[in-house]
Amino acid sequence: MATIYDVSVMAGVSLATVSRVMNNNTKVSDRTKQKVLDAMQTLGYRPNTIAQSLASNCSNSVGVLVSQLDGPFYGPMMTEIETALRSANKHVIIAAGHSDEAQEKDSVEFLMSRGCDALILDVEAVSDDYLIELSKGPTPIVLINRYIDAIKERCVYLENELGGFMATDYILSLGHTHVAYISGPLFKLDVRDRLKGHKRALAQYNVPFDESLHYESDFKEAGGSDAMEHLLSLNTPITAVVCANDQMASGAIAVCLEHGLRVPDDISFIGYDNIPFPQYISPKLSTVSNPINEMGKMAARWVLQQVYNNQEMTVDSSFKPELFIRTSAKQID
Amino acid sequence: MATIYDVSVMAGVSLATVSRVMNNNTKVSDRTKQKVLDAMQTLGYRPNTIAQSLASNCSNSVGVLVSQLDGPFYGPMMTEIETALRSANKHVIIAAGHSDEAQEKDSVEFLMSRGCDALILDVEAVSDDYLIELSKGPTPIVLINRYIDAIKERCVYLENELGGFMATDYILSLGHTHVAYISGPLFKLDVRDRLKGHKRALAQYNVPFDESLHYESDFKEAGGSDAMEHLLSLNTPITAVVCANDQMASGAIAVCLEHGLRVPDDISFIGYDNIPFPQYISPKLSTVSNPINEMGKMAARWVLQQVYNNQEMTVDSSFKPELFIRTSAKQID
DNA sequence: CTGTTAGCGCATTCAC
DNA sequence: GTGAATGCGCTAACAG
Repeated sequence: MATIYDVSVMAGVSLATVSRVMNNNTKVSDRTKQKVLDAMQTLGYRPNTIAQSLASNCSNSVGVLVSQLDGPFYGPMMTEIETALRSANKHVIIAAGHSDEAQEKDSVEFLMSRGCDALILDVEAVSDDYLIELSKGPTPIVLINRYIDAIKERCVYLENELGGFMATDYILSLGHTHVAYISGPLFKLDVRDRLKGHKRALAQYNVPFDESLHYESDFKEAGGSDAMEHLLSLNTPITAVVCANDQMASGAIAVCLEHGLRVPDDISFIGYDNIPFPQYISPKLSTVSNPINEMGKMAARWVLQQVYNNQEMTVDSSFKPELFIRTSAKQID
Repeated sequence: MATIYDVSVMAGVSLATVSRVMNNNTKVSDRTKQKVLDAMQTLGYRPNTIAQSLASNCSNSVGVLVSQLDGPFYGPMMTEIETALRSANKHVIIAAGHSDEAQEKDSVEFLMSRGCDALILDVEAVSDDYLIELSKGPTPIVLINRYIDAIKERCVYLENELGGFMATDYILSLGHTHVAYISGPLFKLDVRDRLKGHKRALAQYNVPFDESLHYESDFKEAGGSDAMEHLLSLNTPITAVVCANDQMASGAIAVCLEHGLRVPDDISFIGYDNIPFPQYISPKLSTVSNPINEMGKMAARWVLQQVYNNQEMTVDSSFKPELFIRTSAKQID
């Protein structure tokens, strides 16, 4: 690998000059600049980013920590982050936290020791206090999918309470009154917010919240199936079920179909997240959008703006959910 | 941030000694070692990995290039890679190639200039020759999902021809003779291999391959839907359709259901990949497995073994598909 | 077993 | 505008 030294010799200039044309901060005469460029060209010179990082104390890398890499959820987010950062010549180092406090903290340590210039975090297990403390440290952080008032300018989040409200409001507007709710793990803030929205919609329609019709599940397909089996075993009349995400909705619908129930004729469904898959099955799942990809993009832009001083970035931090009406829920007679 | 120098002063030893206890390559007396460890502890010392990389010419990072970050496919693979590498304290830098030759090459350049110690590539657009050339370069590469004879020891792949055969063989064993085939983009090798296997099974059952029943699609749900619409518009008798992946199968099934066809009573389906989602819809999709996560793990192990000289790693490079019989295909009368 | 001495490749003051 | 010198934090011979 050719180094900056080789280039300087070939171009007949000093090391410093070569460095200058690379970063074009300082003025260099056009003639010398051209000589350097030519030398770089013929030598096939590629700067050593490690050395650049050490000398400049800037690694040009940002760490991204997500709960998990698989599932329909984080892929789109990672895509947007990678695209945005890559076009600014920054690179993305990933780590998974698996919704476990120890692993999340460990990952943060890992990424920081890796010299990341900033961290984009989608974490669920660590405490608010931990994150607030972290935000005071030398490495800037942005939070996706989490709202902490004390550091709200570092949060990119979805208004989950509103989304929860919208989903149930839609179902109730269709005339349903016997509605079950399959929630995700209640230790997660967004899960509690969605549930809160659900209850608010119920209250607005004067439908009492029936705890026996609320099942706490795990956000996965199989969990949705289990939840539905349970609800069905209750032998209570249920005409609609609101699910806290699309994956559980899919699992729940599958169970209903197996039991000979028709969807939406016998029972209506609505999901949450608007992941791609359930749009292509039958019935097509009505849902509330979770623009996770947009949030990823925003987080990346925040970093570009705040950390790399890219001026022309505009950053929105709060996202509103949107209702997507398809064919999994129908008006009740 | 405390540096190695601070530690050495506090411990009353030389820089080199501190370095030694960090890497514990060389023997250091227990007493001095303890002094160093204590100093590190009280200073909260974290080694600067950038400096380590520059000095040792080893960045402890491996680049992973995939076609895309979203979709049901690469997530599980990334998960395994991250887990395997992370536990060896290596980090993962990701990039997306988007199945485009220019972007793939660009990403490779990007990762190499980032000082990656090795590259794990899941690429489809670049030529074999390019990869062969790359493999001669200074940065070791492993290929996932691709078999190139000249560098087969660097390939981790699935026997796609066999998988294609198994899927169709199963359908034919059920008595079907009017079977359509929805393939992925034919410029991809794995797609051609699966099709080849399909034809081999057909030949074995003396069922002629009907080109009009073959539709080239794009591996996506919507593409599967389009394909199915087309096949249905043919008004040819079709009792089964073999799909080159599960996503297209899902899209195709949805179309059939919308047209009032019952699956599998009126028309049978089989997919390919065994992604999680279609297991939870109705009917549950029969399919052929594509252990992409295992392949990811293997690629990571290859890197650990070949590049980081981790001895106790065993590496298998070739994977065989497996048939998963669920409920989307039935015996024909 | 431990200390000394060079760099790794580049950015960045300072002079000129 | 350009060059010389210094150092980023650490590893790796080489001595002792």
